[in-house]
Amino acid sequence: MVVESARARTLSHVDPAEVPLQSALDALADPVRRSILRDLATHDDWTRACGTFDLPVKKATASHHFAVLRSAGLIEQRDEGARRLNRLRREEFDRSFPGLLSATIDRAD
Amino acid sequence: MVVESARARTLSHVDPAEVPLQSALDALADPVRRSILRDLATHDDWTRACGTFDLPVKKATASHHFAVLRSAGLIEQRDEGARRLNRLRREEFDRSFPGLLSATIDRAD
DNA sequence: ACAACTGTACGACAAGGATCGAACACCATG
DNA sequence: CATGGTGTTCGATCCTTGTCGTACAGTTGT
Repeated sequence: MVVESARARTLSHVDPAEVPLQSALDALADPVRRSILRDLATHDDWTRACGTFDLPVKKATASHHFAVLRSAGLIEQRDEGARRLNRLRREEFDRSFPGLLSATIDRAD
Repeated sequence: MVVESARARTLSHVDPAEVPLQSALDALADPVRRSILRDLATHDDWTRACGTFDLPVKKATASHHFAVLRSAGLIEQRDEGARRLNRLRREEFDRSFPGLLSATIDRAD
């Protein structure tokens, strides 16, 4: 029988339709988080674990940023062994905030 | 000879093309400032003085928000007597950040 | 069992920014 | 000129949040 691991059970994902605009903007207003999103936008889904991003912060801080992005409905995460894989929720997020993601990451800072 | 008033001389406007994305997002990430922008978007240019906005903050704070919006290239201001009139710089801002303004203010919070 | 690796949780710290009161400058009007 | 109205500037305060070290949990491989 296939059972969810205890770790995966802690992963709660929100419906982007329920995310306040304030949360979405707060999530997008950080350069490290935008860097993560741009990275995800240029790679296939589920191919990037949290540790594979080249970020200018320590892992505790990176973990915090991933949590913010998840709670803003911008990314989905899934555990694969010891690693946590990521996916950009482009379609879902675009449905709730048309044009916002593109306007924010399809462009240099 | 027509001379700029001392007060108007303090009014510096930036080129939206020179505004960093970070500044634009920081400006848009505040609910009071979004409220100002939505108000401007639904009124004719130069018809709203700073004091005519119904804001949940004191005037010193409101003044700060107008300054942030101006420095982010989102609004233009012009003095008319004792009052400072405002205009939403929609076209200019859209040229630099396509879709960002609409995605942010064409919607409830 | 043990060690190495990945990621989170928690507490602490510092920086930034939103807020306000008070003082000030400018304008208009009596 | 005096008064009232509009808006800015300056400190001070408070709160949020980005940052990190450390400790911990779960996984993988030896």
